[in-house]
Amino acid sequence: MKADAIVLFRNAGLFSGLTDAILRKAASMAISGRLSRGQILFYEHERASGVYIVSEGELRSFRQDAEGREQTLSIARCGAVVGLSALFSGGTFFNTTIANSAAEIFCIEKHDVEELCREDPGFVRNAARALANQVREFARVIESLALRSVEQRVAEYLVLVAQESGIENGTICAMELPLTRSAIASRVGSTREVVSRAFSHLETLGLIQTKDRRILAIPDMAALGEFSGVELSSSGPGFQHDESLEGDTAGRMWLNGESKGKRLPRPYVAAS
Amino acid sequence: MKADAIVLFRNAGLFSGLTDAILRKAASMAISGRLSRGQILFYEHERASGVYIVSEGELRSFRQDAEGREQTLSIARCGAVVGLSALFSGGTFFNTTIANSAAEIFCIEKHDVEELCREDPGFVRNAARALANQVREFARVIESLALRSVEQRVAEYLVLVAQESGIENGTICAMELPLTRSAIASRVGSTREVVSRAFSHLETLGLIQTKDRRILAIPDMAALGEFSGVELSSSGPGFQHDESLEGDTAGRMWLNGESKGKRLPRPYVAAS
DNA sequence: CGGCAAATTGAAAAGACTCAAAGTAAGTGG
DNA sequence: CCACTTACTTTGAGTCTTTTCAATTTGCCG
Repeated sequence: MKADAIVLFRNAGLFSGLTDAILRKAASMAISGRLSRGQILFYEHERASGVYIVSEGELRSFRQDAEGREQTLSIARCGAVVGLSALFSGGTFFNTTIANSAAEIFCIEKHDVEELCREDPGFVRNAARALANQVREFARVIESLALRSVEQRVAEYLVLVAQESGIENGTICAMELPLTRSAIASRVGSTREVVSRAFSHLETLGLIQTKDRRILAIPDMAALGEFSGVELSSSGPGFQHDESLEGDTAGRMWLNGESKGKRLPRPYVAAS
Repeated sequence: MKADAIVLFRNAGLFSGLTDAILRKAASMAISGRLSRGQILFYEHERASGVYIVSEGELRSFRQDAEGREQTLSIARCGAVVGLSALFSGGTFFNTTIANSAAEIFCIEKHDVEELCREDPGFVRNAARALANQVREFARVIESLALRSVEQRVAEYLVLVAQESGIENGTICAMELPLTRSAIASRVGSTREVVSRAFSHLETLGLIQTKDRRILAIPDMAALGEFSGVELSSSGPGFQHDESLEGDTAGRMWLNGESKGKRLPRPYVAAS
């Protein structure tokens, strides 16, 4: 039983690089549990009693408005942590999370997490990393929602899924969609029908080919990516800072605000 | 010069609760700098060379799409940290940040931050807290963008500003808007004109009264808050978990997923 | 085959964006 | 003090996107 937890934790981001001693300790603290599909792990506003590490299956965190429309914030699979931010900020969950499938999870209760923090700075550091990743991810979502159309967001989502579970065959990439249209809508911030239409339109544009509702092929990933409006990850040529500049002292970094070979219009500045 | 930094750091969330020794050490590492209004501190994708603590003035972090439309992610004022998540995740900034006004800031370089992390677990813990706060805040933004109309988001913004800088007088609350319509638009994810219309409409609804463009009064905060669709903070009666249940062992917390006296429709579940 | 959930499609309406034209406010320099 | 510039705001009209509602259709599973 605890052996399970050790194996899991060894590959979980939250524990990466930590000593076996701590790993074992964490595993001994962990309370294992199962969720059936559709079961809710916790509700928004609830007092956070601990963090959860996903062992099997899939959890989905989301927010819901008064009419019941929902926006999913994140998906957690094997090795991922859920509910971490609540422990470090405010102590109440700020989303509802539900099991997307039957799932197995481990819970580490709040005071045990605190114990781990006290014991091993590396653990806190990993927690910080996990949180930073979430911040980054959320920033992406915010940009998408604010700046892109539904069709673009659907395209973005498809590229994402293709990257993590598609099978490439030359330039073409085949994939199976794990989500229903409704669920996709909840991810990209729209509605069933609009997502459905987005699929149709993407197909008429030749950017995707749907076999079945759940099976589709992307003839040209680059094209779809470009359509989605997402800048291709990890920067093209001549983008990043000159590394050699790094490491010298003093306030150099903000002496030259404007330069930089960018073609973007200048940003707003708040009035005095 | 370094004295400045100590005074600032003592009240900054990133250093709260830390020993004077660490505080002094951090202050001695800090590089002070000034930004003029409109100057850019760093660009998205740039290699993160350190974190910044705001001493004076206001910084704004945002993302921009290809056409130059921008979405602001956060505002940082005195005592706030900027660029923290980049250090803990990936090492490159994931937004651009600009000075909204003339500003004074302190930079702690990457290797110095690492040094502080190694030296004091409390520092890492504070960093984690700061990141968790940002996660929470971003979740709010995502919900707003996905689930609410522009008018509601404007209302939400007004309530926010009123809470932090409005002056109440009985039930009525007067306030000065620090931002132009364009800047508000960038915050709530819309455009000048639409925000302008939102103000007009809110006024015809009697939810706000504008004196000048920058001065307005909210006759009834509760009404405006309700209009915005944001659940009133910190939960009404009978909402939170029964505290007395907390602290007992075992996997009780996920044995009863469904219960909970909620009136919301049941969430989607991804297909098998 | 019947029943059910998911998906699609059409049509109408609402919401949001864009462009263009005016209006307002504050500051500058004569 | 006034004309003038500049930046910000408002408003109207047209268009496009997105949502919503309703009606089918599809595919699956018992």
